[in-house]
Amino acid sequence: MEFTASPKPQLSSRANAFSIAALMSSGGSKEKEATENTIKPLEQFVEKSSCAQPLGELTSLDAHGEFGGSVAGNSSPSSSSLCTEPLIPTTPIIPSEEMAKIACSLETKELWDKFHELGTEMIITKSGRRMFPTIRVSFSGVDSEAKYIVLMDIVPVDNKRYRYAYHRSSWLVAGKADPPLPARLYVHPDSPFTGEQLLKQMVSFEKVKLTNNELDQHGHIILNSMHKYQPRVHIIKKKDHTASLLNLKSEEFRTFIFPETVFTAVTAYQNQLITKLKIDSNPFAKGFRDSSRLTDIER
Amino acid sequence: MEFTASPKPQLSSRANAFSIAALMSSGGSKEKEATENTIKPLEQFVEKSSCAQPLGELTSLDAHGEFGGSVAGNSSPSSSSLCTEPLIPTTPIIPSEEMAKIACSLETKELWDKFHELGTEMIITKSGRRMFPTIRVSFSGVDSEAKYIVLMDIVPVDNKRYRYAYHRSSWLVAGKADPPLPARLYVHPDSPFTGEQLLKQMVSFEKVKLTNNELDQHGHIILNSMHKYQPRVHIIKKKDHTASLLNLKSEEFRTFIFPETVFTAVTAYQNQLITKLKIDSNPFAKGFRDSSRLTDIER
DNA sequence: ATCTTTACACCTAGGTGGAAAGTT
DNA sequence: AACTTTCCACCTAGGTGTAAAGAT
Repeated sequence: MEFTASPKPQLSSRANAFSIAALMSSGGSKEKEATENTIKPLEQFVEKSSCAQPLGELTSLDAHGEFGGSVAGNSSPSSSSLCTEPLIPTTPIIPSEEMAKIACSLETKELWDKFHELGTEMIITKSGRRMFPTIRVSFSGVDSEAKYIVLMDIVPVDNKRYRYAYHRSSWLVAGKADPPLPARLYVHPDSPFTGEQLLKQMVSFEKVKLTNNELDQHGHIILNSMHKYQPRVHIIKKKDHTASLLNLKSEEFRTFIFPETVFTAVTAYQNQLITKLKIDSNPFAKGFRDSSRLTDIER
Repeated sequence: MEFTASPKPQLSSRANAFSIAALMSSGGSKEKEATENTIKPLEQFVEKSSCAQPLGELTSLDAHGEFGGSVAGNSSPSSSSLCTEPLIPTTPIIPSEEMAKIACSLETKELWDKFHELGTEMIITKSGRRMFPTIRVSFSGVDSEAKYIVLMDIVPVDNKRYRYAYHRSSWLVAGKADPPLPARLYVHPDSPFTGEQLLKQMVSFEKVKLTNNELDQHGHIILNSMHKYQPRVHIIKKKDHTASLLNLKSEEFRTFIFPETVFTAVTAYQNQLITKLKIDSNPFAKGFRDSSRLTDIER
């Protein structure tokens, strides 16, 4: 007589996010290895929004890796990383005067920096694993009366596959990247936001999950293990009521990246220092903390 | 070095629901005891949408209790209670042809019926307590292309205060109702819904919380203990982008009630049979189940 | 050899009614 | 006497890394 199941599925914002993401799924690149998926409007825009300033590691084959590594905010003195210069589009898109005012800062920069120094790793599993640290951003310069969609995706940093050399505790290039996977967009479940909301409160992507399951049906972001990735945050201004992600041409958007959030996807942690930092900073991993490191006061 | 706190508060749909609810708060009645709160547009509409068919218990003083008890769906043969006839407005509001097509059914009718037979009680606490059973509804007849706001409120059934006579296991009238409390609307956090979403999936109000704290700052629904209440579900069609709950006149709405969801608010359960049914049917109360009632198979 | 998967103990986070103490 | 409040053990639900087993 326990009542938990129900004849109709629960209507959740997750379901909405998933259905949009599923609709928008497309090949991760436009190379010859591109999958059979059709390129949809937003995906086209997102692809074009990558930065024209190449990293040293870039190859001409790499459709995804055209990121600027020198994004503003790396040396921000405050507790958050301010990213006022988003990706410069390959096909230049000049943001409107209004959208150009928008700035986006990373709220958890100190923690990301600690991981970045060691070489951030993120676990990916078949059922999906959360990111830690979480991407948390706040916006300024938005129109408090307007409505915005905030979303995130994760794109390859280069065209390489890596392996970890335990004996020297460092990452080595292990060859060319595996074929790209269906690119998925994670639309923040609280979207659309009013500008007023965005000015008051930060946006947390804590619920986004990463998977290595190419056939994932949950809308999780699909990644290749042992590859390097860059998360990106996008904001789109809704110009009118009918405008959706499916006819993005009628809307304006901007893309922000935070280089300190680059990570390598793994199915098991490689660098023991990363494991230790995760255990010490993620509340859910408290059970693995070394109690011998307790201070006298804590003891 | 544990990272859970953050400089800016998390932007959650709860916060949104609360701010709207707070804005809409108003006196629970228009009697002389009415609070200092101003009557806002939606609240006016909602008040007017009560049913013109009086219950036997009604008094002329009772601005809230004008409900029809004979709502369609009580004798529904299916697993859910179909409520095609919502409250008849005191000031008649003829729904548009389009809105008139909308039907709303209660998904958890069997369980509600079990409680209703015994006399449903709901715990209210200072910090807020969930309802059990949960109000879960599904809609039909909505326009799949339109957008809708779905919300719920809880109104007094009569102008009485009750007490429970333990020696005869029944409720007695204990006098006139206490002064009405600020009426709050619980806007479903996934609002606005597309009609398509509403046709596919049910809407669950599992997160709504009830409190007896008149000064509650969390947006919970405030009730008087030992009073009888009727939950209501409202659906509003968004006519245009700018239309919000604050200028409801430009929108259309309908109200649905399910008489089997009437309950008495209590700070501790009165009827032991209600306690037993809660323990047996609410998964969170599993710890109180009598293991002596296990069957041979379960044992 | 080098990854990947699975079951698991150990957490966080928070929803239950009970029992005892508090209030009016 | 008739409620109300507080703290608690016991749950659900689900996020951690581990270790052993599995896969290629």
